[in-house]
Parts: sequence; structure tokens; C-alpha cells
Amino acid sequence: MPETSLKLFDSLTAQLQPFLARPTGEVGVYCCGPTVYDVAHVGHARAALAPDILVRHLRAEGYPVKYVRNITDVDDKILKRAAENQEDPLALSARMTVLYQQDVHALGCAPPDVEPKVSEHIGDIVQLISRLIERGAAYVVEEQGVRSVYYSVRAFPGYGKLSKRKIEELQVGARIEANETKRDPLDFALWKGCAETGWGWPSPWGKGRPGWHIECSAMSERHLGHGFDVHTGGMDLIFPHHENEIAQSEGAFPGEGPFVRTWIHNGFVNVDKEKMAKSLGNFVTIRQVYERNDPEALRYFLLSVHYRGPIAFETEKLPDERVIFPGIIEAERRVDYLYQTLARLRALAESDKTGTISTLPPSLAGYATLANEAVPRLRAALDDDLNTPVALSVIAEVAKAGNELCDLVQRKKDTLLLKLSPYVASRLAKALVDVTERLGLLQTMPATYTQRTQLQRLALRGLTAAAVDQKIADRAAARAAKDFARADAIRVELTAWNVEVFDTPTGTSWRLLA
RNA sequence: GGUGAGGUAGCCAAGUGGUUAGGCAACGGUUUGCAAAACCGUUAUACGCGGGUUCGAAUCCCGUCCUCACCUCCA
Repeated sequence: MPETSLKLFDSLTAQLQPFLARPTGEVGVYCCGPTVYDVAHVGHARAALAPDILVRHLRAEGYPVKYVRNITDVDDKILKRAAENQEDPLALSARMTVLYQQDVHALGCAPPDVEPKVSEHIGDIVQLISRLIERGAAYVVEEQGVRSVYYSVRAFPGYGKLSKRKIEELQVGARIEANETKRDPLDFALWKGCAETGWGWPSPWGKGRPGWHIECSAMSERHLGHGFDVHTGGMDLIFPHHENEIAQSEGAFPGEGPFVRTWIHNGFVNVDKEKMAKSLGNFVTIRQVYERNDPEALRYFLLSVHYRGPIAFETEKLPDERVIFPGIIEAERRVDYLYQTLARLRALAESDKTGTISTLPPSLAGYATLANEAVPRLRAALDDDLNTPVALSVIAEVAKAGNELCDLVQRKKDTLLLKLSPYVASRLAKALVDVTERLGLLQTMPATYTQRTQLQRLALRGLTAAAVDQKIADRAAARAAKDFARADAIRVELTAWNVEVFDTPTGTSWRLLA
């Protein structure tokens, strides 16, 4: 295993802990994936992104990683929604699973190595529940011929250690649903028995389906084993979901150490200072963002705040009733900027025929130093509990230096500078790529990105490239005739379309802004 | 009530004892027919409030106010 100075904030100990991989030759990361009863919103995007950054960083540092992100495709909410739709529950969840996969893949999140589904792990779940019953940690309750299984919370001494809750305090809020038969209000369902006509799978206790929580214990055990390295999820999962996972897994394997070595929880996406949530109705789906903005802009936006802090997602209604996302637009312009910078640097670097240069004049040495230090600085930022805002600041500095170099070359006709700058540009371009790659940014060719965003922006405004080109041609004619008043009037029209006009010695180009 | 997170310049956001983080906006400049983009400069000796520790505090300690979240499904 490689050396690392990575430190992660562990929710269990509530402290920054040095990352120490378990000695199995493979780092196990488990991300609590979505319950697929509806399309995913921006909060889900954030929850998928945090482990993606961790996994990318670990891999870049040389660790073999097994990344598991589950799909909860069996759940009461799925059952309810499917009934409303008059749809088969697994058909609904399969549909939503595909949408989720598309959404997070477009976000630039590496696909998990294993994406286990509850419906395909019923056997593991039944086995784990049986084990808990054998150990006296769970019990079967029968009512009207239907048998369910509950976890006996008081039998697990460590209950509450993750969420810092005491059993006595929990009891106040706990309650028993009308149809529940558990012995203690704190107990939770491992297996929900149902009638033969209901939605379920056979089990030693009769037909039924798993309760929420048990699937993650069973599937992580199956794919990563007990005591794996990192478990991630949103902060709202700390209680009761993750607390219950600990109770289940450690209750089933006593004496085998902690269920998980490090717990990582990401903060919420807020709308008007409130958590974005289905129940509040204030959510914006990932695909709603993609309708207006590039997926990479959403990624950049989410990375601009440390994963544990809250991030404010703004929406703004324009006079024409269109809804825009100002924060995402700002992020998209930054992504534009990075791609443009990369394209500029590569254009300059193309004429590099010098090979490696050991001695650079002072005017250029600083750029080489910055290029050399970029990756170490980025690694240090990510080592510090995945500090992506600092990582983005390193990227910003590299990009700024790259543009500065390109500007310098455009203006000065210094022979030495012209001769050596392509080499320096290639160094900066490489640094920019290396550094953005670690965050999963700039993963396409600049030209591809530009084409994709320009097409989207044209479509959003109901414009065509031909219409813009016509205006540009009219303006070029006016300029050639030195009719600057007319040329400027046309430019005002173009600006109203959000088109940015760029006159160069070789002609006029344009782009549509985000 | 319990538990946790957070309050940093016009806005966003890093920073946990001592050198300008970074970004956005605005304004000034380089450039340009004029612009835009890019770059430079200014806005910025900012850290919720009140005490304390220290040569020195956004950072540590005590108190206090405010916001949000979890305690019921939630990423």
C-alpha cells in the first residue's frame, strides 16, 4: 500500500484522522446510494460527488480501490409510488436507476466497481437477519399470521455512538406505528412480513421485504467484508440509517471490530437556507440543471464548497418567467474559462520543438515553478479532508498564469521569449490537465466542450448559429466600411442575445455566454 | 429539550496562533476604431457580539446572540 498523508474527518470520532488503509491490498469504499423512487435532485448529486473525489484521489495516489455504491430498489416509498403509477415496483426502480446512473455519470462521477441492488441481495439479507436472530440481537413477531423481524436496539451496547445520542433521550421521540408490533419503540424492522398477495420475497419468516437499513449492512458485508475502509453518505443518514447499520453489522459480528473504519458525511444542498428535500418540495433535479447548464458546471459548483459544509443552491425567476441558477451560471463561466485557457496553452505549446529546457530566463522561470508545484499543492489540498475549494484555487492560479504567459507572447516580440514560451506553455498545459483531472474536471477536449455548450445555449435561447453568423457578417461589412455606428448597433443586438463578440487581427469570432 | 454543523470584506468561499488563499461583482488600467476576452491594480489589515489567555488570536478558553440540520422518511 502506498504512503499517504491523507486526513479525513471521521463522523464517529468527530475528528480529523490520518487515513490508514486496512491491510487487505484494496481500499473499500461504500457509498449510500439512492432509493430509486423518483429522479435524483442536486442533493443526490452532492452525495455521489463526495465519494467520487475520495476514490479519484486515492487512485491517483496509487491505492487500488473497490468502490461500491448501492441502489436501494426495494423500499416502502417505491411500493407506494409504484401503486400510484399502477406500475410494478421493480419496473419503477429499474427506470429510476437508469436515470440516476445517467445523471451522476454526466456529472463526471466514475462508475462504481459494484452497484449492488437490494432485489439481488435478498439471500444475503435473509442470512444476516438469521444471524442476528441466532445471536439474540433480533426477534420475530407474529401478527395475524404475518411474521416480521425487529432489531433489539437495547441489546446492542454501542447504540448511539455515531449520532451521539443516548438511548434514554431517543425514547422521547421514538414511537410505534399503528401497524407495528415491536417490543420496544426504539426497535426497527429488519424484515417486514406481508400477505402472500403482497410485494415480497420468501424467507424463513414468510413472505416479506427487507426493512430500510439492513440492505447496506448485507451488501457492504458481501462486497467489502466487515471493517471496510470508508462509508459515505449525506449527513441526514447518520441517524437512524447509519446508526442502525452499525448496530446490525457489529451485532452480527461481535468481536470482529468496527463495522467501518472511517465515516464520511457530506453537508446539505440548501435552498433559501433550508435543506433541499423531496418533502419540502424545494428540490431541483439534476436533470433540470442539465437542461439549462452543462453538467461540468454543476460539478464545479459543488466542488467550490467543502463537502461537509452547507452549499446554497440559488434559483432566480426572470421577468419572462424563466428560472435560472445563478451559482451554476457563475460556475459554468469558470469552466468555460478553464477550457479556453487550456486551448490557448495548447495552441501555444504546439510550436514547442525544444524538448526539455533546463535553464529558463527569470521572466519564464516562475511559470515553470508554478507548473511543478501545482500537483503537489493539489495533493496537499485533497489530503486535507478533501479540501476542494483550495484545490480549485490552485487550478485558478495555474490558469491565470497560463493566460498571463499567452498574453505576454502576444505582446512582446522578444526573441528568447518567443523561442522558449511554447515549452513553458506545454508545461503549464500539462499542469492544468494533471490538476483538473484529480477533480474530474476538464475531462473532454476543449473543442468538444465548447461545441456542446454552444449548441445547448443556442437551443435555450431559440437561436441558430446561422442567425448569429449573419449578424457577425453584417457587422464585419459595416466595420470594413468604417461605419462603426452601425457595427456597434449590431453588437448591441448581439449582446442582447448574450453573444460575446471578439474582434481579432484575423477576424471576428463569437460565443454565446452561459 | 438533546445532538451536530455554521456565522470571514458588496457577494460566494478557504484558512484553527505570526507571511496577500481563490472566485464573482464594481471601479481604474494594459489592449482595442470602440468593445469583448485575457492580464494588472483598487475595493480588503475582513473574521456575529462581549470578556479572557498570549509578545501576538479569525484561529485557544469562557460567556452570549443568530442561522441551519438531525432526533419521523430524507443524500
